[in-house]
Amino acid sequence: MSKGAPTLEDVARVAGVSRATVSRVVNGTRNVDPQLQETVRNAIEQTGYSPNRAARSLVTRRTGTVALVISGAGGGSDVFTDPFFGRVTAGVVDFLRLHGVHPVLMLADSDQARSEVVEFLRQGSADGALLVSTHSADPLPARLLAAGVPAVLYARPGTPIPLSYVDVDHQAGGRLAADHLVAAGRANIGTIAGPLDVPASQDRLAGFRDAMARHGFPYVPTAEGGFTAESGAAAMERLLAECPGIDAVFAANDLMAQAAVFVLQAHGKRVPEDVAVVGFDDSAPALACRPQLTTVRQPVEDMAAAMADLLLESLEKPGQRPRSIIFEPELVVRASA
Amino acid sequence: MSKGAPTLEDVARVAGVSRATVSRVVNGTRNVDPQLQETVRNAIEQTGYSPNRAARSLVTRRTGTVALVISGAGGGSDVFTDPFFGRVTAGVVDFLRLHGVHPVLMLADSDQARSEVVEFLRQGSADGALLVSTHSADPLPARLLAAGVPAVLYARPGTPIPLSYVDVDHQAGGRLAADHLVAAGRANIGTIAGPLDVPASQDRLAGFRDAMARHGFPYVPTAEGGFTAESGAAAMERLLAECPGIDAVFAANDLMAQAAVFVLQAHGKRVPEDVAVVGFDDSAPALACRPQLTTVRQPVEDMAAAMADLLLESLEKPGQRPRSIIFEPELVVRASA
DNA sequence: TTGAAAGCGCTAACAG
DNA sequence: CTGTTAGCGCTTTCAA
Repeated sequence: MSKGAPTLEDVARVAGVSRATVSRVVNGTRNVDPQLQETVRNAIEQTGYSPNRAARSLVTRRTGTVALVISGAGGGSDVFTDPFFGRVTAGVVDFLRLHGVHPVLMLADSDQARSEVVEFLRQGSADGALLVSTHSADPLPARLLAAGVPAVLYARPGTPIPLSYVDVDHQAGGRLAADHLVAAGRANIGTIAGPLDVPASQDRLAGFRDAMARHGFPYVPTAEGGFTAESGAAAMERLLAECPGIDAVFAANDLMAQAAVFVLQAHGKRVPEDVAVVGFDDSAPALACRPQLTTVRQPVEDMAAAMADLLLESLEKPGQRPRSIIFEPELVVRASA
Repeated sequence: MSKGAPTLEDVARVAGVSRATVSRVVNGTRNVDPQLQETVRNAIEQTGYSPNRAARSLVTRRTGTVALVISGAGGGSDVFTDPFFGRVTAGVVDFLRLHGVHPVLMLADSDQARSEVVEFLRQGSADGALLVSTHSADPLPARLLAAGVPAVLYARPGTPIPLSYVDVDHQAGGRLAADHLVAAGRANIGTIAGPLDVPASQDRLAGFRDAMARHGFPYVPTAEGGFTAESGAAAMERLLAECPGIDAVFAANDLMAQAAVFVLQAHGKRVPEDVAVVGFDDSAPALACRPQLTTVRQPVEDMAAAMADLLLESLEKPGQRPRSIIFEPELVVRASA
């Protein structure tokens, strides 16, 4: 131990073979005499050998890690307590571990941070990037593309760019919510939208409004939120001010829906009796809320896994044309609507 | 680009100097003629050079990454949606980025996964490990120690081991809760403990009971939970069954406290009028709960940062003796008690 | 099937 | 202050 970790050389010496042979058995290459394999394996055991990753990476040009970057967040690091990002992380980690790949967590919430991410990838510290953007104007995807870094996005980028991504059909999700509320006989329906500079928010709103229009409601009272509890509460207050007789609201995520429920209750309204509330995501707050939230489920973990899969594939065979995978949302009916 | 990324050699050629000189300016070493520095910098700019991390690591024996491992969790990957782990992650990421170090996320929820973590570190894929264990019997700390991997723990390990760790004074936290409840005139006080195979749970409970005893309450109705909302709800039901007249409960984390509030309300009890509830952690659910939770705050982000700091220090100067840093908890009074 | 040898790109003595 | 020169530990032709 005092002389440093054992190397291929050490193992080779003990086994009485060449470095090349040891390397072959370590990497499971065929064409090695079974008997020698045995000898080598013993030598490995005996020396406690473990291949040096840096040395291997230097020649293979692969690190076995990918960057998982949360980009564009002005929110700093409380993104990690956002249930949505937690689910993305869970999905990514779960999938990658099956392939012996590990995610390096990075926050790209400033221009400098973005440059660091690009540098990190250019240095070959990771083989590719998994990108979750929170703003449509996020410049990172383009920079990654320009740097020739393999990257896959969670959600359609603000401006078209030849990069693969996974997404959910947000418009369909909005429609699901509208249909449910109208079918329940609600007639005074408003919505708390997500930040409108995010494509997902725009789409959820568009889908919701379209469906409402088809149901005979040309105008839908709307308040914009920022996907946080605070912004959701404020939006609910505004909605209530504009439309005191409101009897249903569709919020663009569960956090805002939960906040809306609190505000409504504080105003003496019962949920769902007086006002029905539908959320979006189906993450932890939907269940923690009282009443539990009826919500549009987004299969975040599956989507995150698909995103990771896409990246691994593009690492396997580079030069493929970008692909997109769109998931279907699903209405989960609980007590709030 | 088609010929691979530019190397030190390329830059040296363009600048008309030796590789060594380029290396020196890249690494900010002193003793380089300012004029030459300029020339080299231009050459770097011109070639778009970016140092190859694998090559560098091979010689420096440093990767600039550390493993952030969540260990012992039987819970699989939903740990990522646990607000507690989110805060740990946030604290770690925030601190490490200041030092140009990045965390690799790993889950060590099975024996195989633990072996993979050890292998990962032994291969030099990361310079050290930041370990958050969920069980006191977690064998990972010992294995890491045996493998000679620099590691720092979040929370005191189940069995003493010469490894640094950060922790909060759980007993003091328990005392804070007891004192507050008693001072508020509550007389029928119970507690929902965390899983008792976790030192933190034991300590919170011990501190709580001690203080209660000092206040003249030798027996405290106790129900064990598992730090999850479900287990908290079940524990509350048991407590209610054993002690229908209960007028206060201290839960070992906010998730369980929130669940307790729901159960109490479902039983027609008002919080805090009929039953006061105190949580532990002061994480998101404390604020999302109605009424908002009075809780014992654990400065998780600061603790996580301190843990990362400890690791970086031990990487800087190896062979130091292990250290521990204990934080003081703080009572945050809100509406629930 | 196995071994010899040539690097991968970089840092760090060691000279000069 | 700068260049030369050894490797770091591994994979991978290329011969044998």
